[in-house]
Amino acid sequence: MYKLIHKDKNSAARLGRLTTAHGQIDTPVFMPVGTHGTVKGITPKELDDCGAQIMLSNAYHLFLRPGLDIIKKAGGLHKFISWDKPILTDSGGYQIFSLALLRKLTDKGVEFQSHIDGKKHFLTPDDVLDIQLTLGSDIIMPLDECAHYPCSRDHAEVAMKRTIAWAKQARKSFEHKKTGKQALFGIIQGATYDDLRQECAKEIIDMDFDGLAIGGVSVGEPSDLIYNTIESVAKILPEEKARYVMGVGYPPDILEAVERGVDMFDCVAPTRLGRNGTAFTSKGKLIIRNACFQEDFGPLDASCTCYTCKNFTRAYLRHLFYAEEMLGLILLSAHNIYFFLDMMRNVRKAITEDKFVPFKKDFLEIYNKG
RNA sequence: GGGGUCGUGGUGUAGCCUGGUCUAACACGUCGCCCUGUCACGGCGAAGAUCGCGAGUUCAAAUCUCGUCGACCCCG
Repeated sequence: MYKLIHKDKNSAARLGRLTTAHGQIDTPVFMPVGTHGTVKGITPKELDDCGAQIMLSNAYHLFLRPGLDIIKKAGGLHKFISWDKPILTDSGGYQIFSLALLRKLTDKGVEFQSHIDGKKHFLTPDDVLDIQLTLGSDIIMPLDECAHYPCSRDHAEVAMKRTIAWAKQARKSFEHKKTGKQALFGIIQGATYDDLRQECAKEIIDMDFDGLAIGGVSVGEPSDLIYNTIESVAKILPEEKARYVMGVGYPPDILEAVERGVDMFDCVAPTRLGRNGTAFTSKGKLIIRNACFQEDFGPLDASCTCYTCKNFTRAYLRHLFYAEEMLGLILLSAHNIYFFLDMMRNVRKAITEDKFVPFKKDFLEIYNKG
């Protein structure tokens, strides 16, 4: 499903193309997160207009609400949410981690209480695969255990081994159930322990998944640890498979990862920070509520061509946030999504021209200077 | 003219009866920070009041007493 098109001459950055049943995806790609089947604050049309090639959704959340029956009756997730481009679904592995108080893990699967109604559920790696097959997800992520940070070596090892066991199970079942239209990725865990990462990577690579993901990063550790993990794992990944770093990241993180050969990214930052009043701009983060923008009648980002930047001033956006008007959240979220996607367009262009390294340097210089 | 209620950060209030634990609380507002496979229009923090003013009682007063100023209400 992945085709390597071009390798940057001065770094490990790569240009590629993913082919799915719902269309092609140029990589490196940023995938907006739409946990509940919607990228918060953005309509599918707007998402499409600003160049989104694929969106994320979450099997755990959709399984609990509205439930598989409803999505099946609606004709699948794509129809239900009115998005006909590719969808990648996360399994809920991250939810097991973030809603930790509610769960019990065994090698067979995970028992947890619904955060919505308290009802108990038990899901095996097979169940989680089936849920995503039913949703009609283009890229399926298997159940994994995402360790927190800091994490003891013992715990990291247990989580890593469990992730491998679950991956084996999912991979085996997928062999019998696959339709040819849906892809299954493998997830590499191991926290910040390089030997565990290497061991896990080898095992996961051997299972011949359609793509390979590095999970369990950006869970609270310092940036350089994220980069180190990505670098050491990416080095041993096969060239002919797409590489996805789950949950990363802020613009600098994405650029660092691209430079190390990563193709796919997702992060809640553009929408969550947008909703909470922070805009990503070419000059770094901008907190729209700050008093200095009260009479600033310029755009969020003078070099941005998104709808928000072409039509609205910082003073107005600030006003919307203080007045608690929902348009503020929408406009900032939309700008942030556009900013990320536009950055990725520039990343791809730079790789095409073998100019990724200077591109990254220039971008970060302006971004960090503020 | 008589009687009463009330005056506490920018705003609205709590505390007063039963003085000390009030270096004065809460909400909103103001200001700033945080958010990385979203339980998230969320989270954290800071600044800001000599408790209308004056006197008295007391070891100690936002709190009790008297006076005074102001706001409002009732009766004439």
